[in-house]
Amino acid sequence: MASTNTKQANAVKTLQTIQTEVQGSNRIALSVDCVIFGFDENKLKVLLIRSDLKEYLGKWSLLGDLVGGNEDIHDAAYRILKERTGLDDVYLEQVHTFGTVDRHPAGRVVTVAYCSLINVQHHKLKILDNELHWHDVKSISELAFDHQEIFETCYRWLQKRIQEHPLGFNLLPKKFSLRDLQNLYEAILDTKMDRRNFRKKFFAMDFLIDLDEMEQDVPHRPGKLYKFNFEKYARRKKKWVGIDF
Amino acid sequence: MASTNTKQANAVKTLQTIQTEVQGSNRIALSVDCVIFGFDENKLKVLLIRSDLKEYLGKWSLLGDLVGGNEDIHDAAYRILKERTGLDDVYLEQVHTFGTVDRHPAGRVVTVAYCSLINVQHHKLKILDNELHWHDVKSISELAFDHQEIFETCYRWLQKRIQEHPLGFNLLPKKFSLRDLQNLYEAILDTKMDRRNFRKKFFAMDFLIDLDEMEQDVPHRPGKLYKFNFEKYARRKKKWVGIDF
DNA sequence: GCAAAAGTGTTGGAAATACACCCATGT
DNA sequence: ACATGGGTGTATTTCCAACACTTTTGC
Repeated sequence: MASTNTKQANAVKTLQTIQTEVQGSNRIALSVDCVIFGFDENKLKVLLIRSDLKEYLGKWSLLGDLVGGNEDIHDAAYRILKERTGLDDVYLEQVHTFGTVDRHPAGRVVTVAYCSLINVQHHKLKILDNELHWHDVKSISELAFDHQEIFETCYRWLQKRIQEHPLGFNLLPKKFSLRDLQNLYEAILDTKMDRRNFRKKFFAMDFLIDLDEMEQDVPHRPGKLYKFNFEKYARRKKKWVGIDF
Repeated sequence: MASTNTKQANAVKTLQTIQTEVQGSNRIALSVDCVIFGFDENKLKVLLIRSDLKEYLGKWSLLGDLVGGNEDIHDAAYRILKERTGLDDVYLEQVHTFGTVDRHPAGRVVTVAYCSLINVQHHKLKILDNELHWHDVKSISELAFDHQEIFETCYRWLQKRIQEHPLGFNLLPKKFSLRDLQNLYEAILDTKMDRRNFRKKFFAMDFLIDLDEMEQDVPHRPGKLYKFNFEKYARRKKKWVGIDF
């Protein structure tokens, strides 16, 4: 019953045939690469390490690792984040899989790109191997491997996604002013927005909880502080269609 | 220089270390599954085959196959389409990668889902192994493996995507009436739309070329036929932000 | 009192929606 | 002649963009 016609692929394969293939020689190394965004000093940042491969000596690269044979790819992304940064409980979402044959000098490696948003104030980096640190997204160029392409794909993804879902709050501290929020959107989208219209839009969305607190130590009139109502968003999320910027 | 601390993963790995890993034992079978949409008799269809695995006997499944060790994943998706349907030169886009550990009974297989849109009139199926044929999307349930989840993800992706980009034309014959186009959108989005407003929207987009031809053999006033200006769309695509339905 | 940013409403234009009538064809 | 869907225009509403002044604080 096993197929002798390769044109028909697994349509006529038995479980046994497939098991042979799955356990056979055409297996592929699979990795996860994380594009980790942070927001600090009103700039959008991305977390990079130095590549120590000869081919890419001195170049910066994303945080990645091979996926274990018995490891969910989503778990692998969490693991990488945890191992490399000490961070836990962060926003993480799959973006795209990159599968060209010669993208890695060590051999065939297909990689799944994940995008992560973390809050730089609440999550100080605990591990600093390979010069792990934050880079301004505006200055990113010539990353190792195909990481430039992966980064750009994830950045565009973020720009689009943040206009449809309120992801941005994952990048802010728990308490923030509307000015902080606007600065974040302006940094990510690389635009300027009208302050009054921006406020209207977010108040209308009704996901902000007024904390009845004020900014401290600002050299001007202090703004009110808010937090994001994650619960309310989660409840509405099912039927969410977009922010409509 | 090779790390003895697994917590630090490839941050401190040399190329040699990585080569060992990449060629080593933790490689994974990688597959591509294609969710192939068609549009026929004013219904959105998806192309399925019978699974012949014992575990899923009688259930329907997506078209998929393992990715070759030396094969680009995108090429693999094209190959599967070509091998199974005889179809070539079709719209194809990656959607999501599914990587839970036990999603396949034959062992660990991570799969990359691709969505394809094909024109049922111009592309008659040339291969019909395993009862390959079109199923109404409304009647899809209990697919084999995790294919139900993959299908639903791709269907939602299509619904969203078609509201941002004019993908739909890939599902229509080269010549179509505005009624055909509206029927397509109504089928995909499962809604009814106002005929006049729908026309206005598409004429305003300015991607339709009036062919100065009419429908034939319709039992009512025949509509004009149009074709989609793929070239013009490709040129504008760079700065495309969405259809705005 | 001055600099700096917070906070607030209104208005005009554009876009989306709702809606009704005449027209061309086949039967 | 009539049934069926094609083709068109307008009034209304809704949403978005533009815009300026007063208030609060630190210095």
